[in-house]
Amino acid sequence: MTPQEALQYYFGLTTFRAPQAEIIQSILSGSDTLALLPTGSGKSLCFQIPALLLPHLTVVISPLIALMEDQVAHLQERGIAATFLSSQLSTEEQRTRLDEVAGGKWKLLYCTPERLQQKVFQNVLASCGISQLVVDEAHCISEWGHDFRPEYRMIPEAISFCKVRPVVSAFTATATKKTVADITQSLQQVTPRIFSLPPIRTNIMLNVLPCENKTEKLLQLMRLLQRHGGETGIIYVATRAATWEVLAELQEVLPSQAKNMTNYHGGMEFDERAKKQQMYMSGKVRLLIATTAFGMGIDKTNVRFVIHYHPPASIEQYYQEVGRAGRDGNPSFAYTLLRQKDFKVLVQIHLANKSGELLEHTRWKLHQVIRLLYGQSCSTKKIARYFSQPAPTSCNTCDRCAKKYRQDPLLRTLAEKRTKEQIQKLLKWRRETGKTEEQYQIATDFQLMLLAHCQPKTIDACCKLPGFGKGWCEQFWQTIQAYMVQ
DNA sequence: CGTACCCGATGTGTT
Repeated sequence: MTPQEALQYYFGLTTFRAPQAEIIQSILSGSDTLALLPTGSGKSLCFQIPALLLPHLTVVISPLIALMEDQVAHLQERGIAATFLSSQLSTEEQRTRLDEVAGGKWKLLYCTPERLQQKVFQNVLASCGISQLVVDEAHCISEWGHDFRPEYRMIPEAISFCKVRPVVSAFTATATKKTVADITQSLQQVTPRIFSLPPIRTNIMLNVLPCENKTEKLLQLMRLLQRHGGETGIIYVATRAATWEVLAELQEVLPSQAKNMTNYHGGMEFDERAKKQQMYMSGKVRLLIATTAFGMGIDKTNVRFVIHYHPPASIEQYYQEVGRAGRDGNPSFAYTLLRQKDFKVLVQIHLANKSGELLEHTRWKLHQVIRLLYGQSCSTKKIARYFSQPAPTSCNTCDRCAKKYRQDPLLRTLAEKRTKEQIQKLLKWRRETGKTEEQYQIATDFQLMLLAHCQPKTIDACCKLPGFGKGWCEQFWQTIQAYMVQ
């Protein structure tokens, strides 16, 4: 059977979308392959078709139990021999499935990186032979493997029993050059062939709305929800507690919408999470207030807006969450409600209890997103540059560039307010220091970065923050001084 | 102040 015939026979499709055919060819030829494709571009097909054509088993490493169940159910519907192993199954069921794997009943086996570390499991895999090892959502290696889920960085060791090195294919969406290097290195991929589609989405309008205080923030949120009344959206918040707080506030001020909204976070029971996700997918609930726990594997086409009630901790996180809107290609909106105080929580969550290189890198990522959100230059270009993509020739989809926003009363007020504030600050700066506009831009950029970390007034206050060593603060302080005194 | 899996100890309701 050829890839083309398998596509027709199992999936009822006639043609591949770019670059699916090339990726499948690369895997079948035995090359280590890396695919960087956005969700909804049919990335699963790229390893599922080779799985059907290769002689032995394909093992797919997946980060979430829910994701495995979902994918396996879809494959079984099409009559494909796929199954999974997870702690949700009874020990008897796990035993049965392992025996079936050893007996060659299945072509695809989904499991988690943790299970791959089990000796019993490794022995079964060694006995039946692996044709292909796939790491789905491979950005998890970089995102979680360094501290949260260390098993993600132990995959090559776990399959070292394979005499013939199997094809290792990794799949992910938005990733920086550094992330790609980290993934290929952790998987010990030998000169992998890399295929990618541009991550920039042209149907999502990016907005940043500065807020002075909590009251103003809730007011802005209400206005946004009224403007998007009846549409489907997600509100991302930083903590579990905030999902309850924002839900309660909204249900109080918008009682007519109360039954259309609910919250979601990782601390909820497995069944409750599944139930809430199902309610959202079916449209029974149109608004979800969630932590970062919500989103992976979600492919809902009609999400019209994503609101960041608290700012995200990295550009990757920002763009992945934003990208959950507008999958149907229709115009969609992203809003970030920005208050400097909110970064205090982010620092606490992401920088505390980290050290060394990991701390440095996490801090760097936080700085990048602060520069993106506060900066005055085009957001789309900044994001493209961050992902090492060619800058788009023109942008009409971010609030720094789009002219159509000037006709939008709500956004215009906010944009004018920001500009007015900027101009006033600039004038004051010039009056007091006699410096140029360019120096002002550089200085404010650094000041914003500093201020965003809990507004420390002095270097001593800065040093007291978790994750900020004295050496770093001093160096940082000198950098600012250098620009200011110049 | 977030993100997940897995396992084994403890508890609950059934026959």
